[in-house]
Amino acid sequence: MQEMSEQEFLKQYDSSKYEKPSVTVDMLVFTILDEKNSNYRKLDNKKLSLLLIRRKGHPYKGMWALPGGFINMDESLDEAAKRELKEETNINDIYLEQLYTYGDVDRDPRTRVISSAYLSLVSANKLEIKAGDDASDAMWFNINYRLVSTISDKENKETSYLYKLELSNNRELIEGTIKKKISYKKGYYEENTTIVDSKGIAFDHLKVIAYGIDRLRNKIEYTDIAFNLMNEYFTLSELQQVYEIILNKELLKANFRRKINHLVIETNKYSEKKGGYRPSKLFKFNYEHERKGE
Amino acid sequence: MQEMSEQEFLKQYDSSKYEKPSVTVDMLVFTILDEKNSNYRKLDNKKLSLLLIRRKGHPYKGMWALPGGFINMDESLDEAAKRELKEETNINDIYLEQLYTYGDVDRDPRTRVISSAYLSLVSANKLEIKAGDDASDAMWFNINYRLVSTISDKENKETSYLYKLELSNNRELIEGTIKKKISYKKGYYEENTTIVDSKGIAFDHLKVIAYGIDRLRNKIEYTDIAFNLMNEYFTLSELQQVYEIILNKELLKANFRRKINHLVIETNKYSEKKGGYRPSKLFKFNYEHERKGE
DNA sequence: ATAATAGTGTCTGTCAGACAATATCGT
DNA sequence: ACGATATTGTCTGACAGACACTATTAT
Repeated sequence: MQEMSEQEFLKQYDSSKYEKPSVTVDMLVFTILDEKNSNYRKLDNKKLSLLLIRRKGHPYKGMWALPGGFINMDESLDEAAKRELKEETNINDIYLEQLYTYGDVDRDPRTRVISSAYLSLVSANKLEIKAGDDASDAMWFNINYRLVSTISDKENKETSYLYKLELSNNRELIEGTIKKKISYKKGYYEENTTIVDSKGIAFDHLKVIAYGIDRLRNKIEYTDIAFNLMNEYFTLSELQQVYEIILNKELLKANFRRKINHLVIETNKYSEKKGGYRPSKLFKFNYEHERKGE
Repeated sequence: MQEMSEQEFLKQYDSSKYEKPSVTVDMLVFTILDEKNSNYRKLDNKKLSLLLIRRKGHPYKGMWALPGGFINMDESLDEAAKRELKEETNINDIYLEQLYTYGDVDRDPRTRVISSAYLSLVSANKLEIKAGDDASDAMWFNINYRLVSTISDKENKETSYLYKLELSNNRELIEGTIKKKISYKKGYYEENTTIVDSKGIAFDHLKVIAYGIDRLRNKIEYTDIAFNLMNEYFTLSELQQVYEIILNKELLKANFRRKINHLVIETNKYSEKKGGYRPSKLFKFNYEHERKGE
């Protein structure tokens, strides 16, 4: 029997013989929203916010889900993510990063669905959709995500962490709990995240959102990722607030300024005067900062 | 018109209406192999090694590729990775971590293929396959991966890094170059990796391998991932060698010992005497070390 | 004795956390 | 003056890099 050439092989290859899963992308779009403060002296409160869409059809009808959808055959995963983002937020050029691909068998009741989650960061001034008005199915949710308990089981070389995630805005409150278990039981490191309870959140998106926040918290410490959430000009206090709400802890001003000093460039502009206090200098992101580890 | 219930919806849902991509998993299996040293005094040389399979059929016939394959409809991505690993290496319980999902349109000439890459670490003593003998299509390749040049283009807010990857063993040498470009041109951080040239490596696997080594280098600095490459008992010099070959640089003994001190437990065992030098204590991994950031 | 590895001590600079002090604004 | 934020200085302890020194072994 004659061997096939590669061209012949490709010509006769028929992928439709095999059953295939569907592939989707899910978008985690974060931004920082301001909450005006009534006290004329005090600064605005910033909130870390996530975009969710209310599901119009089955399954999980009426629940909130990450924006996303099926990929087309003629676009890459990244392109699909960009397209979805454009469709949902009408924004073209923003920070986008692949997070993780979820592939559990039963994660979608319709059919087998593999989903790649993407993390996207937008500065509030780029936002055209002011999600939250009556007609819209898209809304921004404030995020409250925190570790609530730790369970150590030395016998089984296991430690579990319970995290609570609350997503809320003027008219909605949805929440859930996830358990992250790490174990050396089998002689090697193993990680496993499960949804303990989830109210109002479709699919396994609670898990996806939690992972996205984890990644954001992690990366803000050692990359310049936070600047994607800032306007072109910003005060150091604004920057610090962004770090604080993402890390969910207060930072000391002097230390913070030292730490991010190499990431910013001082300008001769000043912030608009708002209250009875010293006006602050505006800074820009320093694109040319030395990046470590390369 | 009456609205459907979720059950009715699911019953009538037919996913076969849509065209779907194929989904595969690709495995990066790393281990540390010893190279006996002829000098009776000197220690063995350790090599970071990667498992590759020679492709028997089209496409890329005869070239080397990562082990992997199509996922089944009744198994999760992780389960598919474990199954492939078992099939290729006959090892069940080892460290496994999802790396990244590759979704370019043309990455496989047969059809549209999305592939999730997994990183796996094995200690050499668990290996049953001694890949490398004549008949086998699986072989271990020594890794030499290094940054060869940096090009800064301040005008365009771009920096490119050229990396060279060489994979070799007794009878094979394959190699390639990749370019990692990071850019702030559009106002936000963007990363892009392209294959400059690739000799003997199938698909986009050169890129996948490079990313896997990057991740390994990164994670070894702040996790205990390296211990998956060690036997149960090891000397601190062995451990240091593993760090050195992964990081591709020499470390100072005293500093290294300080750094990993909390990750190991001293035993009262000693290494087998090998040459004309002081015998070394054996250590075990400390499962209960405090992990930071949680 | 020698050549190699095993293991320890310590100086230095950097950097993060804590805290104190001063500056500047609108009311 | 007051109450808020803006900005800078400095003490401290932890830690990483560099280097020097001692200990132990088979030949």
